Amino acid sequence: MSQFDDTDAFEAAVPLSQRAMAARPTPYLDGLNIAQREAVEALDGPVLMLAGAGTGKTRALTTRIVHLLMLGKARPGQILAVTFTNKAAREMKNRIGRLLGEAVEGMPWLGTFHSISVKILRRHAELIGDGDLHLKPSFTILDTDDQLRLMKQLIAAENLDEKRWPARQLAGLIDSWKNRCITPAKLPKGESRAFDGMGGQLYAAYQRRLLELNAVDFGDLLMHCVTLFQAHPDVLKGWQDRFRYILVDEYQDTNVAQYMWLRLLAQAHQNICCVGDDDQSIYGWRGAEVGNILRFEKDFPGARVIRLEQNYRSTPNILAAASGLIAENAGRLGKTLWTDAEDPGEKVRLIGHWDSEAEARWIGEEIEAFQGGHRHAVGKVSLNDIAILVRASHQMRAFEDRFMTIGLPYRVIGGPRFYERQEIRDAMAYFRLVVSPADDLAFERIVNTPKRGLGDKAVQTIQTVARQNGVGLLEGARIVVEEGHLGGRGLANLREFVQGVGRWHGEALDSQSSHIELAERILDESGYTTMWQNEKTPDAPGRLDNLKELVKALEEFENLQGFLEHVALVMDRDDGDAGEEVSIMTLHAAKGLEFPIVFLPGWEDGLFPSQRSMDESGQRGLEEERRLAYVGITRAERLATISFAGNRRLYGQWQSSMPSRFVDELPGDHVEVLTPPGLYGGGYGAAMAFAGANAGTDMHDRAAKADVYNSPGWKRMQASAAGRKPPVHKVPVVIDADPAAAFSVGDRVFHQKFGNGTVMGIAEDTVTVQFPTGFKTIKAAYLQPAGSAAGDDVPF
DNA sequence: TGCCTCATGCTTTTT
DNA sequence: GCATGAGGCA
Repeated sequence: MSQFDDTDAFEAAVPLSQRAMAARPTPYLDGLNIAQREAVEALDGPVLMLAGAGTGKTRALTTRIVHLLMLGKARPGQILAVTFTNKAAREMKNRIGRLLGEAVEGMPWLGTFHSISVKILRRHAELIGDGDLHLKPSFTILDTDDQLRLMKQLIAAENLDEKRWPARQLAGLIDSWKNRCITPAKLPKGESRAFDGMGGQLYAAYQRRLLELNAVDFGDLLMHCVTLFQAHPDVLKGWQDRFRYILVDEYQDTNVAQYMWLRLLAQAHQNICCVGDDDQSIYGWRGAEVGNILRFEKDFPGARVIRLEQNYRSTPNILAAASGLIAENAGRLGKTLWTDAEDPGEKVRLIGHWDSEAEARWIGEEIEAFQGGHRHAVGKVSLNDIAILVRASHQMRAFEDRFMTIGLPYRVIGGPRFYERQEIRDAMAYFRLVVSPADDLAFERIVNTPKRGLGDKAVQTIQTVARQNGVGLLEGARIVVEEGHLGGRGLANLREFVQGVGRWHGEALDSQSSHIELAERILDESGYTTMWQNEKTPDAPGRLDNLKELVKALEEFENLQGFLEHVALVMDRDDGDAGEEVSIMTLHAAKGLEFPIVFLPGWEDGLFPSQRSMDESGQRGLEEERRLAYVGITRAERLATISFAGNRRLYGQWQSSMPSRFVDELPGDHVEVLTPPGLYGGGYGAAMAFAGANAGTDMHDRAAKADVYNSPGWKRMQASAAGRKPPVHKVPVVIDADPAAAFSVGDRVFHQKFGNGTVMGIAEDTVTVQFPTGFKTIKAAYLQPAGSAAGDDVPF
């Protein structure tokens, strides 16, 4: 296809003056396919770009920005481009830079929803608040730790039992309200009664407390922006005028708050281009609304919908397998991915294993074979080309253990992010307290870190004194020291601490001195560095390294204040890509990435699709899990291997499981069923799931493995191979059941706290029970039979 | 105050 | 199987 194929559309869309300008060469349009080019050139009015996996959406998006700039439709500062991750934002910036050549004046409004919201909020902070309490532009952004600490205090203040009403749960509740942009005042009666009737009250108290602390949490960033826009039309107008063009990446992941944020900004000129893929919406549990993308055409009448369906990533077999699977979902916008690749590539491979250890062992061996170049069609591959994508992070351990044993280099992607690490948060709390001495949360975090002999009692004294004098905690501590409210060692240490903070604060105000040296000195003089140096745990050296890295990160900022304002949102994980390593990560973390070779282990009902998703969200949950499977398969460029295990160690106990229902939904024509090794002499590979049919049998007992060919799991696997669909047994299987546990699946039971429920699964001495309030796994000893027991054995 | 022991309860986690 | 939190004791 030549780039001139749709010249007519191009000319029609562009006014004369700009066409003259556009007479300059536009090499960046070269090589786009028709759909991409359409998406790039439909500049005005609402556009929904439905971009399937691997269809070049980032390319289209960045080229569109470049096109806007080159046609003179907007200056860099007039384009608002939002992403969800810093990584995505960075990548877009880089690509725009490359397309434009080096002469790019940065795009100040290309960033995450959150970072852009911070920028906006800092300019109008004083308009946020209620009554005489309002934010100041220097507000801090709380991390989850601070949030939780705050909520615990509030729960305690209401005399609620923290065990029954955990702060985590309240945090989740408040977060879900903020995701939907529901302020305490707008909270519906029914919902405010959540959390023992205190939900609404605690929410209001929390928001008040945040204002007092001049702080916001992540959810506030969006919600405050929206309420700001709604309450101050003049402010909104200003931003609407500034942002002449709006682009949104991963639109399927937006929540209600983000949706409102976008609508408010776009409603005047409607120049909004949203890019997304409803089939890759996997963050519903975090408040993302697939409905946003499904509704786009209604929200923005006259919207152009452009589908990017040509896939440049995967082989036809991989695409067909993924498409076949996702076709089981209802309510899709519908896309048909295609590729012009002629070689169908290898079929998606499917293999069942005896247990999760065998699965890890087999995958390890496969990877070694790839390394040796013994693997037919895919040829020799680098370890960097290989990824293992798991549903839940606890699956990773089996691979880590195995790869450690055989000396296969790997890296785990994900895990705690840099700024979420304890030592980084502690250090940041020191910096925060030094920059703003009234930051009570920071004070609480570090007043006794390192240990200064200041326990609960001492902190309480300080709090009381501070409250009596109407000052912050640091100031309160100063009074405590002066008036000697504390005794002994603690007092001397507190004096030193207070004086230290005062001294550092003075230096921070002195613009002459280096903030980097100051940071080092704070960590040094406070004894924080020494604390880790004295720590003998194996991760202590790593933490010291992280601290060094943190100090290094300060170089990019002019002072501590500037650093703190940005760092909470921008600090990335430090995935050093050192050498050749297999990547292990969750399916969620894999979105947006691609690898020539992908392993998808753990396709077992209950794990994937996850039982909890299905319990909590039913059909919707199941469909989201299926999209996750789709995301997983479509990460693969050349070879995808799906596997499942009949037995898996979960929470230290062996549980048996059935192959995932998704396995049977794969189109048989594009799947090759592999025979596990070791199907000889009593066989280990295919004894899917049925050792436990006889409760009390040690499933590692050879006898349990013998009859695998007659087991339903094996038959099911055979059936999958033939593309037939046997009935799905969804009963969790009992293995290693403690004879003392006098319950069977289906029994009605009673629990003191949770009331009547139904037994859904049994393992050792614990029983999984479905109560009206949800699923619980409980020690059998705490349960008693209720009413008449069903008495049926586990059916097979 | 802080260390030790015991019980408990678990996905996914862009910011 | 592990990390977290509460309660007991020095």
